[in-house]
Amino acid sequence: MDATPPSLLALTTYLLSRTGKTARGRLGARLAERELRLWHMAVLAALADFGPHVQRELAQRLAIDPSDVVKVLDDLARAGQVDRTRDTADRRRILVTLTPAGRTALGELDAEARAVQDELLAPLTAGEREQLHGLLLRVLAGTATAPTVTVPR
Amino acid sequence: MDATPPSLLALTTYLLSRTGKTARGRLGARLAERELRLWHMAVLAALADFGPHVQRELAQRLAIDPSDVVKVLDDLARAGQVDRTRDTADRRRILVTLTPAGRTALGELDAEARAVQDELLAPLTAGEREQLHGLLLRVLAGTATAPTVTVPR
DNA sequence: CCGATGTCAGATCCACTGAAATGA
DNA sequence: CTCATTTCAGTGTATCTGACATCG
Repeated sequence: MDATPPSLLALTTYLLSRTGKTARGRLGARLAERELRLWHMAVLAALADFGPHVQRELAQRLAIDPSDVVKVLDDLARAGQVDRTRDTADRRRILVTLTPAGRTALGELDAEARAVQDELLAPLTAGEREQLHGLLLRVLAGTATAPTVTVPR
Repeated sequence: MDATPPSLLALTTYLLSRTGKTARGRLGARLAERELRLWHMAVLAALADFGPHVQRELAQRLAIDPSDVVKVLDDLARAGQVDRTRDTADRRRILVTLTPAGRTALGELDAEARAVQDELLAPLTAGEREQLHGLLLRVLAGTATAPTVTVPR
């Protein structure tokens, strides 16, 4: 009585959407225990990988609205995981840098993410997980350039 | 400047979440042109695949809140895509059946979903798409039985 | 131009009502 | 037969989130 309709299971679109949702949900639940959300982790990751950013760059890189970056940074700054310092060259700009505490936190979040991943991908062998990862990477790479189907109105 | 942080791309969890979100978003945009949302399609699919349902069964099958089923059915009934008839044996229950118009509509929605799919999976060969589909199916099957990490409090 | 504040719409969730069935 | 309990559809609401719009 609780089986999913086969005509939905036949759609890869549906499977992506559905598994993505549970992935998001489970990781989100773990992060919530630390009073964080997914965007916090994304911002920390961007800073760790690419060094200090101006806020606008963060927004662009993560495809998130600039106004929402503000709130995320507010939280992270309050937790001492990022520093907001005026750029000495261009004093309009605010440089966001990762603190050591932030780097530590990111490491823990990453471990959480991997734990969720092991749980979620349990049905797959190691080789299959790599396969899946590679396929998804290519799909994601395609979305960047894909025609954005902007609907009129 | 708009490259995604590698430490996120290394997480299959992230890729799933991200690609799932765009899949959901694109299909949602198409359905919106028809004044429908994803749940409408899911309900139609359930009725097409399994025949008439009592509303409560629909809620259980689709893992959706019963009160939200009501709203979805209101829309579908107004569009003449489902019929609601009271069960003569148990007058509390309402049997929901798919109308021919509903079946036609579902076919069109399915075509939309496949169009989105072709667009999204464009980077992959036909064989790879099948691979991806199979892997996702198994992951999804695992989530049903997976330990629900219910957090205390 | 950039950062910040506030507002809006959509989705999910939860509590509640009234009708109808069930069982003591 | 009556009364309490349960189940169902439906309503309304609280909350949270992401997207936007406007201000400094």
